[in-house]
Amino acid sequence: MNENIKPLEMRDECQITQTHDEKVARAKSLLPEDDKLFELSEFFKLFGDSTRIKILEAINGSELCVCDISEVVGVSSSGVSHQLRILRQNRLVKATRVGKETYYTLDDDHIGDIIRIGYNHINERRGLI
Amino acid sequence: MNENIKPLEMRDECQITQTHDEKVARAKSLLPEDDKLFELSEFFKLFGDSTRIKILEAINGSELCVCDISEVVGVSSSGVSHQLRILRQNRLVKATRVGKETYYTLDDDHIGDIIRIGYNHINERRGLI
DNA sequence: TAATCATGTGAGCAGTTGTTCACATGATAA
DNA sequence: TTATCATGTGAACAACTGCTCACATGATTA
Repeated sequence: MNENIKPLEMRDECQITQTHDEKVARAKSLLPEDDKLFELSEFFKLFGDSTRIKILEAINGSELCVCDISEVVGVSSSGVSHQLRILRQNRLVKATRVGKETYYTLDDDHIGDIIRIGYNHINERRGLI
Repeated sequence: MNENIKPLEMRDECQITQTHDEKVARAKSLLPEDDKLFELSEFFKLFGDSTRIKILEAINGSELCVCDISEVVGVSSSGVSHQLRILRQNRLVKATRVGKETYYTLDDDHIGDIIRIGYNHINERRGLI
C-alpha cells in the first residue's frame, strides 16, 4: 500500500529532541489546512447529538412541523426549535412556512446517505465483535 | 418520492391537544430505537472534534507514534494519548507496540472513506453558496 | 541495579453544549 | 382590534468535553 512505511524493526527511536523528522514532515505536509479540518469536524458534530439525529431521522421522508417533531423526539418545542436553527444554518434541513406552522425536511439526499453509512458501519462493527 | 405527503394547502392544524396524529405516529414507528440512535450519534461524535480528525488524517497512510502525532497536531503527548484511547476503544485506530513506542494506524479503510465523504459534502456545499 | 524515555492515566479546570424557562414575534381567527 | 397559537430567541444552568499537569507504568540501555 504505502512504500514509505519501514518494517517495524528498522525504525529509529523517537527522541524528544529528534523525532521521526521525515515522517512528521510528510504527515504535516499532507494534512489539510486547519480551517478545513475545523469545518469538517463541525460538520460531523452536527450528527454527533442524539436529539439532532432523531430530528433528522424523523423528517427523513415525512415532512413535520416543530410541535410534531417535539412530540416524536420527546424534547420541548423550544429545544427542537433551537436545534432546527443549527441544522438550518448548516443546510441540513430546509423549512417551509405555512401559516402559523413551519414544516421541515432534509435539505438534500446526501444527508440521509451519510446517516445510512454511519448505520452500516456500526452494524458491521457489531458483527466483528 | 413519498405519496404520504399531502399538498401544503390540505394540511390540518397542529393544535396542542390534537397534533398531526397519524404523521406523528408513523414517524415514531419508523424511528429506530433510542439506544441505536444514541450509538449512531456517539459514532459521529468521534469525528466531531478537530483534534481527533487531525489525528485520523495524520495516521491515514503513514504509521506514527504518539510523540510524532503530538508534533503533527500540536497537542501534548498526554492529550494525544487521551484521544487515542477514545479512538482505540471505538475501533477507529489500532495500535502496534514496538519497544517503548506505540505506532498507530487507521483500524480499517471505512474510516478514511467516511472522512472523504464528509469532505465531498462540505466541498459541494461550498460550491452551492 | 538505576536512569532514561515513550506512553498511559487520574485530577482539575476552563470552555462548550443542550436543555428549559420566560418572553418575543408573526400569523390566523373571532 | 384582541385572543390564541406555532415558532423563534435570549438567559441561565447543569452536564459534558478536551486540555494540561503531575505522576504511574512499562520498556530499553548503561
